[in-house]
Amino acid sequence: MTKAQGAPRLADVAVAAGVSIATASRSLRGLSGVSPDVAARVIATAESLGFVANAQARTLAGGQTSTVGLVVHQIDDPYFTEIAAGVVGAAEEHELIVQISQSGRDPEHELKQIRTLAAHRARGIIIAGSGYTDGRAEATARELLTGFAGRVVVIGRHQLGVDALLPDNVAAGGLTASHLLELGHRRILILSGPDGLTTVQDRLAGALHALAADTRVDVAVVPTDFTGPDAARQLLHSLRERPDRTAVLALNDAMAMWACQAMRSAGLDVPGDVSITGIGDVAAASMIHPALTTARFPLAQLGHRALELVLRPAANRPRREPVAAELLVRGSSGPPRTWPLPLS
Amino acid sequence: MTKAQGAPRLADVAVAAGVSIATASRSLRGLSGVSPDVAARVIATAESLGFVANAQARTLAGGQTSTVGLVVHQIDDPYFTEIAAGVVGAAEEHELIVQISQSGRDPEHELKQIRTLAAHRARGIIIAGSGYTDGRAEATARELLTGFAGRVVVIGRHQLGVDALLPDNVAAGGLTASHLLELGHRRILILSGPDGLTTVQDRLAGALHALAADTRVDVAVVPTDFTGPDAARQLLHSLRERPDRTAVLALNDAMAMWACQAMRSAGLDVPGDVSITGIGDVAAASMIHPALTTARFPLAQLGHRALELVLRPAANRPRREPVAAELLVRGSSGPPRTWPLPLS
DNA sequence: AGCGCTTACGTAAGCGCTTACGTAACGGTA
DNA sequence: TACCGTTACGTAAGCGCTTACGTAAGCGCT
Repeated sequence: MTKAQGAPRLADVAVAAGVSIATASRSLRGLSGVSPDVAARVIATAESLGFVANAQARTLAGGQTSTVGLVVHQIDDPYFTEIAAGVVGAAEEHELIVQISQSGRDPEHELKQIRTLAAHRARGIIIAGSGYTDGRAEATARELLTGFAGRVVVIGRHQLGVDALLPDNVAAGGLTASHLLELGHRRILILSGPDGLTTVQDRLAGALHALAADTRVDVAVVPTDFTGPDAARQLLHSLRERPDRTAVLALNDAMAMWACQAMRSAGLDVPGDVSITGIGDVAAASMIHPALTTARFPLAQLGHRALELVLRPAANRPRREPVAAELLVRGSSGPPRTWPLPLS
Repeated sequence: MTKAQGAPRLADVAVAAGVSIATASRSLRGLSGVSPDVAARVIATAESLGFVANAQARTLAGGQTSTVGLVVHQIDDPYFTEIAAGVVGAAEEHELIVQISQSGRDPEHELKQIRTLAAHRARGIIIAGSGYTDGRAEATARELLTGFAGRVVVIGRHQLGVDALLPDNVAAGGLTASHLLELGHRRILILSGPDGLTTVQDRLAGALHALAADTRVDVAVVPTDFTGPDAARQLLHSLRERPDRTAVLALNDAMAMWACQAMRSAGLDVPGDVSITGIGDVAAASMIHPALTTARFPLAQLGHRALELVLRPAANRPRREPVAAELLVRGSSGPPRTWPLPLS
């Protein structure tokens, strides 16, 4: 034993197999230039010693990293969970391992996460959260990323000058809005989010634009923090002030689902008393009752594509791949009620 | 410029600040033995150069790794998502980054993931999936882990001889079973899972033991792959053969929720026609309608505790921290129906 | 002034790998 | 046989950090 304890090193394997560490390295990685029997011997020795190559050293010495970073706003938000599942699944196919971090929708915090990921010299970084309308944070991030050797892919509208998967948030907002319009709704409440997020901005713009098609439409935009609990709170509060609303257009599924739940607790029927729509189509959206009408994005596939994109060499110009939204009409939306809201 | 391109290195910072790399290193890490003004100068230079320390090199040189590995069965399973959220959240507090990988409930695959995590010299590894009853895989894993320098924590009953958080799965199964019994159900269908998983074994044992309290009870155990879609399929199929069932005890929430959904699609009422219970209390469980009666485990907190545990130095003997289950009676369970199942 | 102690640095030896380069042995060709 | 191209290795120079150790300067004390 060269070393009393600690994991066996390549040198230990080399000594045990009676070869140089160069030959050992080549054998273990299946490179040419080693006779088959020597290679086999080295591999057998390594196995018997329980040797596991130190990925850090390997990377430092010149190899590529085998990790990719993923930045999401919040992993327990099903929207990101499903994207993450797609990323991790695809990563597995490439023997890569995914490092996940949360930005908490805070540009500063996101910067810190990106910096950490960069410090780990990830092969690539996937930023799945929404972009920020605040140009300053994006500029800093952009600068940070230029010094980053790996590839970067964003999902959503960012100002980072990198490859992007662009969910058509404008269309998604438009689709649900038009749907409510067609059902006959005219007094609509929109559960929005922080206007610092491009996702919010785009979905809202799409919805408002679609609603502008009818001059009789009366829209109330209620800002929230983009999470379900806050949305439910805001909704109840807002409905008391404006009980004439017949439909709630939530800019994401989490808010829509909590809204359904809140309506039920308040003794209201969905869609009898109020129609509710979401955006995203997370898995749970079809499990609740009534099933949620929503504008679907193929979330897992989005993650999958992002990973593939991050592995592809950079193009001359940043790639921009649009991702279409698809309206799924389910149980949570129906014609507007003709009676006053029976709110206590 | 020492180097035409590539990220600036510590040496670059040192030169630019006019100090040795030792001083630079000490300054950047806030160690003592550096005069305040020199330290400040180094930090400023580093910032202006956009220097981000190479985590790989840092680790290799002697520092600790700043990553912990997390192995789950499937990240888009909300049970694991919530645990993962807990882990990631806690990790953030310690400036750690989490590497996630999926085992897909396959012992072999899990071994591979553990090996990879070990190769990355993670500070610690958290294994959140269920243990396997197959002793062979556990033995291999055990061996693998002994050669691992970091700490290991498992959530669930494993044979790995490491610190463990032990959700009381037996009690969880018992709680839901007793609940159904108290409601008056006697003909119960259990949606089980692969019996290779200790979690399944324990929950099932708990349920059966509780049900054995009443001799009139007639139990049908239906094996599934422990996922919702399969459970829904098996349930419908099974109900046709045994339409006398009045309650469905699912060994996890995902199956329970899909079961609710399946019942509704089949035109059945929950809990009017059939009562359904789950185990876990994932977030969505309270969002569906009727809200799911389930045995709760504090999932996010579980993840949080696991992370804290992995950071604590090893004890002489493996720690075993029990985690209690708590029955949450909600809308999905009620008294048994008195009419025949109106199944087409 | 001389002693020892502390403080603030610099020097250099690794950490465990990869890989460019060097070299010896071998086979085939002229 | 002399020469050259392969093949199969070994040697050693890093990769970008951390840190043990060495050293010079500054301080208070006798």
